[in-house]
Amino acid sequence: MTRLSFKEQVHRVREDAIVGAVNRLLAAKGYELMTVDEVAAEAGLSKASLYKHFTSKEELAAAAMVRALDRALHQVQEQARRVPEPGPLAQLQDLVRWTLRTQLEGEMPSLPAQNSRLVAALKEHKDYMNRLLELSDRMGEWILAAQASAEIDPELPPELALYTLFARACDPVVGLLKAGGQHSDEQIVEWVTATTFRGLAGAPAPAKRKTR
Amino acid sequence: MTRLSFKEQVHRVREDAIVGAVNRLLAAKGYELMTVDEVAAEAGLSKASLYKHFTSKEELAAAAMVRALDRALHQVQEQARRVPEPGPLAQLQDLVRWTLRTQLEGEMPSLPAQNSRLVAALKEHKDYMNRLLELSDRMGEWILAAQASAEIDPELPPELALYTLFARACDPVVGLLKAGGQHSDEQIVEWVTATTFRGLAGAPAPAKRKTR
DNA sequence: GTCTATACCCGGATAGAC
DNA sequence: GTCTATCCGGGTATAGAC
Repeated sequence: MTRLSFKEQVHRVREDAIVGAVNRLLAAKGYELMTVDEVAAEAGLSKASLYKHFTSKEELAAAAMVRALDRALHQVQEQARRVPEPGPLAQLQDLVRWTLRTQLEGEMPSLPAQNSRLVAALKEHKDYMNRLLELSDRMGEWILAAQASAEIDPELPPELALYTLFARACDPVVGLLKAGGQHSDEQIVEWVTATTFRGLAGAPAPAKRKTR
Repeated sequence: MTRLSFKEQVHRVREDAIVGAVNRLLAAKGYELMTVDEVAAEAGLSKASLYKHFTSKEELAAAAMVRALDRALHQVQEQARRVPEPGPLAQLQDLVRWTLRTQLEGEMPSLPAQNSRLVAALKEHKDYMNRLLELSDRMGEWILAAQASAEIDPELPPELALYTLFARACDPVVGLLKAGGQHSDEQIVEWVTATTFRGLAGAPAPAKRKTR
């Protein structure tokens, strides 16, 4: 890892400001409603200069997602450092809590799965895909381990658990509860975490279910 | 209820085709990516004619949501007719199952909560708001009843349950599982329904939870 | 690499004939 | 009410000077 020149450092800081702006705007308005003009204004440079750093709006979005995934992976490492031997379920729960907190702070970017052009661009984006797969792999291992100990219902397909946990990053329930103004952020985090994992938990007493 | 003239009937059928197209396009691409040109093409008339029926894109979206809410309310009635005395939990479960099936069929429209212009327009839209409130009220009553019998955790705020159930209408887990192609639609419906209601259920055995 | 100015296109909405 | 043709704002992306 070589020392960065002054110029390169400035470059880094600038791009960080840009990605930070994209991150916030993606969280606040979503991809379609976010305009490149806004990004430039918030990052404090002109639109033309911005396009020297990132060649398209899609690249901007990808960069923001890469940073978000990096933060998630960093979070995973930090948490492994704090607790000596955390169980797989505790790891997953802490990751979900971090996700919900980030969302409550307006710092969780999320992209529309419906925009096929954007989705295609992301699939070609190596930095993004690598990180996404790495995070999925780690979570997948924890899920399997938690299923082995029946902390997560072994009957459920592991993808269901994975998708369910990922979906907390864009859960509308969080924003609706916050908008109500009745509850603290931490309370919201705990409720959503609890209901999510209770839903995935092994069934101790099978409730009566309609047979069809 | 007076008999409709032939002309009025044609009018109705035309508007139904329009709203149907909006419904499908909202489900497939979302509000921002749906263009009025597409709606007109799919409904089989010109854009200018379409604007004689609905005065704006927002009106189109509202009309689709009104129809979706009407279908949900109709579903509620049908189900009350089939079963003589359904418990509140069974009512909620059946409604969620219907929601998930509709989503799997690509017939569940959903709007971005981030578009403030659209949200403001909907809040002023009486037909929409009346139906939304009616459905919320019905569900709210069932939730309170289910909490009274501890089928839903009485410790949870009822709004949390309400939002959680509403959120199934745009749950990304459904689409991801379907995209995987490994499971039948009915299996997906049952899994998501089960995890949702297990998550909201009263806690029989409190799991160990990290205190912070 | 940064700026100002602009090309270019797309999409919502409308004009005006029939 | 339906159509064809058009307006016009706004958004992505670029030209070209410094």
